[in-house]
This record gives sequence, structure tokens and C-alpha cells, in this order.
Amino acid sequence: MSAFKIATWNVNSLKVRMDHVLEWLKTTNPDVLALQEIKMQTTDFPLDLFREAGYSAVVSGQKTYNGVAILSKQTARTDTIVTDFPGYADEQRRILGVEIDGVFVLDLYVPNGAAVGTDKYLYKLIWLDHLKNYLATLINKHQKIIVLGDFNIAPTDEDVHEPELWRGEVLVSDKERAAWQSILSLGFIDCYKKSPVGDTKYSWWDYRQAAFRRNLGLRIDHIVANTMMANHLQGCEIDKTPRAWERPSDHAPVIASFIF
DNA sequence: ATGGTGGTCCCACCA
Repeated sequence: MSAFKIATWNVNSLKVRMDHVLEWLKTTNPDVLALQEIKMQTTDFPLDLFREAGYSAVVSGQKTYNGVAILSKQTARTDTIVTDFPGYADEQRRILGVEIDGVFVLDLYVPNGAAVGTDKYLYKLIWLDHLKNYLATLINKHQKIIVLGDFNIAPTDEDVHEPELWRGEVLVSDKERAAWQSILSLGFIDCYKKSPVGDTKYSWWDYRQAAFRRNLGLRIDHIVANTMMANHLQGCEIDKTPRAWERPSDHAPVIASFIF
């Protein structure tokens, strides 16, 4: 029997959140941690500090915005790194795929979309369409697949603190939810939906209006697994502890545990 | 009606 623990965390600037990430790694001890919004160039990534903590890293960085990275205890297969959807040129560093310990891990920072009807919303829908097409090819290529990250979509009203207030807005709109469903339809399972652990339902709380204290949150950070992986899922938990720390990210980490 | 970044010492952009 062997365990595999994988997590995702939108850190909203790794430079600011470095102490939080190191502290959280020490207590949680995941095999893999997918980071989003590192907001730094690949050359600035603190590889040495993570190495001291027992992790190697694969990084697709960008100055100021976006940027994704995957930390892992096991060494990643660097010959399998993916940083773009095939045939879709995008300057924004939002995807990072790599095989680790026989599992293809795809880290996503889905565009936020700003507001329904804007150019950014359109970019989000086009981006999600490319994602779906890419996942359709992936699912035939790998036995074990985990797709995780900040999806910027709350799949159902259960994932929203006040659905009536959010109706039709970005993050919950029908088109975004349809894109989410079409991805699951390819053969992926929402780990939290299948096997929730603990009572934390949301993964993101706005910095404004004391949203965290009032638990006005949304579940927009997800871990999805192909059926082969999902058959070995033990549980999925959202850890809101670091959201209560000083100078936190607005997102909480999500962790899925598997056993083989 | 907060917080992060980056170019200018307050403001624009993004979430």
C-alpha cells in the first residue's frame, strides 16, 4: 500500500506568501503542491528554499501576473513538461503539466473573466474550450491524471454562500458551469464532490467586507481526477487554516489523498 | 471599498 497526497493553492504572490507555504508544507506534508499566481519570473523562483524543505519544482513563471509551479517530493519527469495548449499561443503563464510518480499532473490558473460580457470573459470561455480539447487528448494518453488549480468557477449553487446574490455573475454563470460540466463529461471526477472531508465548503473568500470572518466564500479551487485515479481516492479537504493567518492569500489550499 | 504589482511618490491595473 502506498499513499499519494496532492494539493493546490493559489498563493496570490509567492514572494509575499513564502513563509506561509513553507509552514503549510511542514505540517501537511503533501507529495505534490500545485501553485498558482506566483507572480514572479521563473528565474526568481526560490528553488533552494524549497529544496531545503524536501521539494523539487517545475516552474512556468511570469512577471506581475499569473505564473504556475508544481512542487514535488518525487522528481518530476522533465521530458513531459507542458506549458501551453497545443496550437494556442498565449503569453499568460496559466498551465503547467508534468508527470510525477506515474501520475500526469496538470496545474491550472483559469482566467478570472472579470465580468460577464467583457473581453476577459470571452477570453476565459475560449481558454476553457482549449482546455477541454486538450484534456480530451490527455485522457487517452495517460492512465493516471490529476487536474487541479484555481478554476475560477463555482460548479453549483452549493458552492456559493449566497446563490441569489451571485446569480448570472462571473464565476457562476451558465456558460462557465457548462464548460466545467463538459470537462467532467470527458471522464473526470470532482474529488471534493465525491469524497468531502471536514466542514469547509469554500476555497476562496474576498479580501473585502470581512468575507472570511462571515464565511462569504465560493468553492472555485478544485482537484479533478480521471476514473482510474478516482477509484483510489480516500478524501478531499479544503484547509482554511492558512486563510486565517496574518497577511493571507485570499484562497485556501485543497488537498486530495489517494491510496494504492 | 482589500490586497498584490509596478511605475512613480499617488495611481492604474488585476483579482
